[in-house]
Amino acid sequence: MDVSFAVNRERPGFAGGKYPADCSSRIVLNHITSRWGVLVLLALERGTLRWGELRREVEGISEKMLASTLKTFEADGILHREAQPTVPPRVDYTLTERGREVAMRLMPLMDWIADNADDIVGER
Amino acid sequence: MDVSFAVNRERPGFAGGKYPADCSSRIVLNHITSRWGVLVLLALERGTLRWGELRREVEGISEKMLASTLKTFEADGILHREAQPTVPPRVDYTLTERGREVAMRLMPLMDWIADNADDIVGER
DNA sequence: CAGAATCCTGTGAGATACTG
DNA sequence: CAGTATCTCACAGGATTCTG
Repeated sequence: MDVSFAVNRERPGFAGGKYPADCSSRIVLNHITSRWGVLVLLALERGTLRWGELRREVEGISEKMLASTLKTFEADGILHREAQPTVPPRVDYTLTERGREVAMRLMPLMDWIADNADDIVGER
Repeated sequence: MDVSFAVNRERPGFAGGKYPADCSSRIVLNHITSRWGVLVLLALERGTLRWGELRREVEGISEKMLASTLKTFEADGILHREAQPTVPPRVDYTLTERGREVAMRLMPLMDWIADNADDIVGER
């Protein structure tokens, strides 16, 4: 595990360590860290998925929240929605380049959580 | 092995790409991505802070939510609380090693958000 | 199949006041 | 200074029904 780069690093992001209440960063952060945001992102990171596949993949999500999460990410340019005009309809969701950038930065965190969650919760 | 659904499941995290609804990973994920979790973690990543400093640093957080967020992280072993028995009281909050591991994995994401948030929100 | 429209609820979260 | 203790409520989120 590489620790070297994080120590005493001058952080330019977030205006040098401040977190203004009404900045666009907070908005985007809230989109990504919304209840289902991370899970949807991670599911799509492995490739295109249809609506129904997403519902099954992101266990527990309601249709309403799936729709809402997908819409937010589409508006943010994080994922691309492609509807085929067939009957029955088929809709594919794919991460955009921007979405892949986010997902990529999410994965080290998710892997760490997967590795440590049992310890953390179990301790209690 | 089930070939039909085993497309390219090689991600080790999250038990091979599934996200069980009631797993400890979800719990820890929710703690970290709670409304104020990321911001508190990031504030403490630069070093120990006192209660009052945290309140000012994490702009907009209420006392109730600060207390609640800190308690959750302390119970998770993500931060350490040290109270001096002085008058007036002084309490320091510091990330544990575990907390530093989380914060470290959060920073690439936060830096990306800081760099791209204006584009994302502005587009709309 | 992929949603939209409704209705409803729990609780995350804010405001205020108080205290060791 | 560093917190509790209440009160309150908006809204995120769920359940159900309907449809092109």
